[in-house]
Amino acid sequence: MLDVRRILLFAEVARRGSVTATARALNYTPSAVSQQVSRLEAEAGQPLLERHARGVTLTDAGRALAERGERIERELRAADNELADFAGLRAGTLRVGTFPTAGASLLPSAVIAFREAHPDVRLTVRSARIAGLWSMLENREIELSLMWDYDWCRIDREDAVVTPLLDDPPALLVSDRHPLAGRASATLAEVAGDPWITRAEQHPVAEALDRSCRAAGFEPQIAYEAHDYQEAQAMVAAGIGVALAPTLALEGIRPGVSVLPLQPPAPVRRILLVLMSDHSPTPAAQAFAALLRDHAADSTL
Amino acid sequence: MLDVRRILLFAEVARRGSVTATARALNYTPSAVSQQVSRLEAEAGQPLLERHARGVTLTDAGRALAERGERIERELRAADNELADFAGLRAGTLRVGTFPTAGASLLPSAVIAFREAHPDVRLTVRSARIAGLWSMLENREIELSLMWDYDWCRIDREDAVVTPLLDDPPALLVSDRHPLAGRASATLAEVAGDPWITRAEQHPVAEALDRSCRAAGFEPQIAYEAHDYQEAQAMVAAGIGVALAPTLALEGIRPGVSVLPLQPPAPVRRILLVLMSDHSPTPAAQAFAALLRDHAADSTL
DNA sequence: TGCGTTTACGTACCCCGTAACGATT
DNA sequence: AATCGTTACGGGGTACGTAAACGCA
Repeated sequence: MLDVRRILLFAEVARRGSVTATARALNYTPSAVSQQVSRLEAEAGQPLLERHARGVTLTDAGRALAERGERIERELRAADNELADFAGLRAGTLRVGTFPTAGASLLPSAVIAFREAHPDVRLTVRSARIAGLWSMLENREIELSLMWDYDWCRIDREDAVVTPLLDDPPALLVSDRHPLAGRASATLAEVAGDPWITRAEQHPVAEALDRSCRAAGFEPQIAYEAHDYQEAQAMVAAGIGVALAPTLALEGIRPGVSVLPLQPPAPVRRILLVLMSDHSPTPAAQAFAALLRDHAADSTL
Repeated sequence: MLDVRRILLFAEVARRGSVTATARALNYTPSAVSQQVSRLEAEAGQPLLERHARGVTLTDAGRALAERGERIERELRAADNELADFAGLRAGTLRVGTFPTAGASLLPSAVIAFREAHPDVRLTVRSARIAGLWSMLENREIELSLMWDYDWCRIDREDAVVTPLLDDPPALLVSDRHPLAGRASATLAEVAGDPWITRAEQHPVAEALDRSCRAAGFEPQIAYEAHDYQEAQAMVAAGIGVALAPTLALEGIRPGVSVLPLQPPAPVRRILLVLMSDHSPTPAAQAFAALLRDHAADSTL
C-alpha cells in the first residue's frame, strides 16, 4: 500500500521538478529522495516520473498522485492551524463548575474577562453542590470547578489538583436595630445569647456555625432554618435573630441588615480551584484557571 | 510538526474509541498505539483524548484532528484508486509513433482493438519518418513507435528496446498488360530489362531496389521517381515501368496493377516495435505493445 | 567538466513488542 | 478477576548519509 510520507515527499519532488532540489529543500541527500521515490513507484506498481539529465518530469500517474499529495498537505496545514486555534483559545469549549455562592460573586467577573479575552471559546458554567461538582468532574462534564472547604473537612483527593484561591472569612449579620449594629467588628461571644438563623438540610454553613459556637464555649439557639442566604438575611432584618455568612455570600446586602466582620477565632472557608489530575487540562482550562488565580490574588475580600 | 502517519493512527483510535481495539485492528500492541498517540499529543502541544477505564474520548482538538485524518485517508484511498485506474488502463494517455506505411495498414486495427479494450485511455498516433520517430521517442513525445529496417541497416541502439513484429517481403508491381501479369510469383531477373518506378529523395525503398538489382546482377533503369506508393502504382498501371513495394504498402491495390510476390533472394523489411530502454513503459504502453505483438503473430503477410 | 540521478553499503534512529504496573468495573 | 491504558526497556527494520558510478549537456 502507498506510504503517506513518501507521497508527501513525492509531491515536493513534483513541485520542484528535481530530486536534488527537493533534497536541498528538505535537508536530505539526493540519494535519500531517490530511494524513497523508487519505493513509492514500487508501491504504486508503475513509474511515477521520467528521469532525464535535467531533472525529472511526471507520468500521468505521477501527476495524479502528486495532486493527491498536495491535497494531503493542505489538510495537514489546516490541521496545524486548527490545533493552533485550540491552543491559542481561538476555538474550543470550556465547561466550568461552580457552587451557587461563587456563581453569584467570584465567577461572573472571571467569566466576563475570559469571554472578552477568548470570544471564540464556548464557555459554559454549571452550578451544583459539592457532590454534584465532583461527579461532573469525574464524568468529564466539566473541565474544572470552583469548590470550598473548611479546615475540618479539607479536600484531599489523589485524583484531583486543588488550588486554594482565596480565604472567605465569615461575617456576622445582625439587624440594624441590634445593639451591635454599626460596630466595626464583633466576636462570637458578644452574640452568644442571641437566637440564630442558620441553614437547613445539614448545610455545611450550619456545621460551621455549630463548630464555631462550641469553640467559643456556647451552644447556639436556633431560631430559624433558612434555605438560602437571601432568606436568612430577610430573617435577620426582621430581627428574628443573628446569622453567620461567608463574606463571599454578601454581594447584595439587604437593607436593614448590618454586616460585622467576625474576629478570630473564626471558621475560615477556603475557595478552591479543582481540576482532575488524571488528565491534563486543555489550553482553555489552563487559561481559565490562570485567570481565576489572578482575580483571586487581586481580590481583597 | 505533526506526523502524518500518527494522525492516521489517531484517526483510527478516534473511530474505534479505544486504544486496544485499534491495536487489535492494526495488528499492533496497545503499547505501540498508546506511544504513538502520546507522541502526537506532544507534537500537537495539547491533549487529544481523555483516557478513562472504558476506552477513550476525544477532546475538541482531538475531534478536529481526527476529522482531518479521515479526510487524509479519503485522499489516500482516492490516490490508490487513481493509480489502479492508470495501471488498469482506465485512465491515462498513450502516444504512439508510426511510419506512414504502417499507419495505413498494420496500425489501424491495433488502434481500434486498443480503443475498444481500453476506452478511457487517450490514445494518439503520430506519423513521421524514422528520424522524426527517434527524436519523438527521445523527447518523450511518444511512448513507443513502429519502425522498420533492412538487414543492411539494422537498428542497434543501446537506449532502445527493439522487438521485431513481422517480416514484410517485397512484391513486384507490373501493369496488367505486362507479360508477367497474372503469374503466381516472379524473380528480379525476369524484369531486369524493364524500366523501373522508384521512390524519390533517397527513400530507403529506393535503396532496397538498388541493392536487390545489383545482387541480381543488373543495374535498374529508373523511369520515374514517385513520391508515394499511390503515385508509383499509377505509373505502373500506365505501363511506365515496374516497381518494387513492401507487401505492407499494398492495402488498396489500384486497378490495372498486378502484384507478384518476389521470390528470394529478396530484401525483406522488418517491422519493429521500439521502446526507449531508459525508462520503464507505462501500463498503457505495455498493453499496446502486447497487442501489437499479438496482431503481428496472427497476421500472415 | 559539471550537474543530476542512481546504486551499494553501513549506521542510527524510531517504531514496535515484551513485560510489568495502575486503574476501573 | 478481567479489561483498558501507560511506562520502561530492548531489538529489529527502515530511512538516511557516504561514496562512487553513470548519463547527459
